[in-house]
Amino acid sequence: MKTIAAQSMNTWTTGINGSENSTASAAVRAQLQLRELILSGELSGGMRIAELAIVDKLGMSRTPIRAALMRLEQEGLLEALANGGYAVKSFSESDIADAIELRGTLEGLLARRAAERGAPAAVLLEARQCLKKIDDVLANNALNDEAFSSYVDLNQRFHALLCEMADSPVIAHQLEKIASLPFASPSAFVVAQANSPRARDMLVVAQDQHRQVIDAIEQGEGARAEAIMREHSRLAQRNLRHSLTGDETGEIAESLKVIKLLRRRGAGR
Amino acid sequence: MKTIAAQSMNTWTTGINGSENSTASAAVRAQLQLRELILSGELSGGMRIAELAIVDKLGMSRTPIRAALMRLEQEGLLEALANGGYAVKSFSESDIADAIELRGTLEGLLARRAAERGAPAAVLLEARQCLKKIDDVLANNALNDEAFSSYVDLNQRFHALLCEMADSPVIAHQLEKIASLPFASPSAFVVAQANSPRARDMLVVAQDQHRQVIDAIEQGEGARAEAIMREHSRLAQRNLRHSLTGDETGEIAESLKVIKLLRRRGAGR
DNA sequence: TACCGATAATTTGAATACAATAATAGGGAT
DNA sequence: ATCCCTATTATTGTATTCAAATTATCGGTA
Repeated sequence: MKTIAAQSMNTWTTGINGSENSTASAAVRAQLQLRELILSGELSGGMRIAELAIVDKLGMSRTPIRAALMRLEQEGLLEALANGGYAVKSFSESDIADAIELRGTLEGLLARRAAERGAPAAVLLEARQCLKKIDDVLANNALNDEAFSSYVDLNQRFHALLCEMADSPVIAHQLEKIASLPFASPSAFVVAQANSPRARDMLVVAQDQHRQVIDAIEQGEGARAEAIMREHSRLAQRNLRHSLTGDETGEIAESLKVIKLLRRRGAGR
Repeated sequence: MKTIAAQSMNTWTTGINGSENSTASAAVRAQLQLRELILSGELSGGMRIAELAIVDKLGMSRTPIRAALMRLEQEGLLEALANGGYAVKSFSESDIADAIELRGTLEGLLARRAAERGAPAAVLLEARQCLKKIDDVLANNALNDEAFSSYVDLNQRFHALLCEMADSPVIAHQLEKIASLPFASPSAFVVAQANSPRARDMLVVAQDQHRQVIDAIEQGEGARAEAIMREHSRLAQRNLRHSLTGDETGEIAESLKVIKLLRRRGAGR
């Protein structure tokens, strides 16, 4: 009877390009387009956002734009200024690392609870099937773009299933909010490595961790499950550093939109 | 130069009664008053909130009320309904337990990081002074209401200092958001025990944990610091159960406004 | 030239008017 | 009597207008 609105779902993971949302409300469209503008770097870090400028750019009235700005602030992409208005937030490298560690910690908590309290057999089965599909994707020695794309989808799905196993709406909700930061998502830095020869190896390691955590959950080994998920997030950390140093590709992965959010010369901390 | 707006601060912990906020903006006043209405039970769980009804009740236009509703939804006190509008959220006992565990996990993460990377000496000193003040409050064998009130303040301060030690804006921000749920706050269930003869003992135990975690941080014992903070949150869990069963006071602590949010007969999970 | 003050312009916050959509009630037909 | 269709009502989403406050600019003075 009581259904939750679409507002709460992660809007930025759905679809590659946030175009043709002509059906959605103006406020949601504004949110998507603004996020796109931020992630594309058109609205760069520290920049103040004036509502009227956005009105011109997006062609709608201030009301839905104000709503979108408020949402993006809650999301963490904007910060509210003292005397009204917003500014695009920028993140230091350690901010991003912290966000990833945070996600790892929460996923660890979820995994431990799933292990301790037992996960529904149906969800475990689904997770096993998900793992199988990832195996299929990784079967080829050379992965093309579609393979990476499928991996991202399946990875996302696996992490969602993990959430479901713990059966804790409160924790799940918080995790969703954390993972809504574009660089904290489980597969944020997967694509960045698509050109690296060792890219597949990373995914193989990640997949092994996936398998082991399900195993731990089934065995009721809470501490192990938690440790695995924490370690799993370290993989994302490594991918992040890898993307930033660009030691293999020779250049920093500019393909990653997330990079635009990064505050270089991070004297911040 | 760039200062953060007051919007992001925890508005509900400031002051006992959210009255005389005549200086704040209408949106913030609406937020405070609405929260008060929810916590007082006047807007009870599951109830749908119509904007116009609130307009009548609070005597301001829909615009600031919409903003307040949006904020309260993000805060977790309301949920957005599918076809527009909001409903007051209600929480099962396990939801509350989860929120407390979540806070404990995050504070554990903070403590571990503080231990591993070292906390600023100045903050450690402040924490020690804070501990001393709590000792002073607990010096008397019988605690009056003011003593409890001071304890709550100092406790809040201690947890804030812990946050500062870890020096991670991202994690701190998320922790703030979690602790904004009225039952997830570090000292949410302290007051409930004020009438219990064993009330002081609880605080003595908590204070010992405070001392030990600072000790662990100073010694660089990350795992220990983390474990202590997790265990520290179990104390809140016990207080919660204690408040609900009312085994000593003979009745459930109705003084706790938080109780109004509770969904009795929680077939929810 | 640098600094201070006043005025103008820009910008956000709030209120209201308007439009579109969902809920409801009522009437008619089967 | 029940079910379905329609019309009305209520409620949210959007646009616009108004007010207040902050910022920028220009002029004057030390």
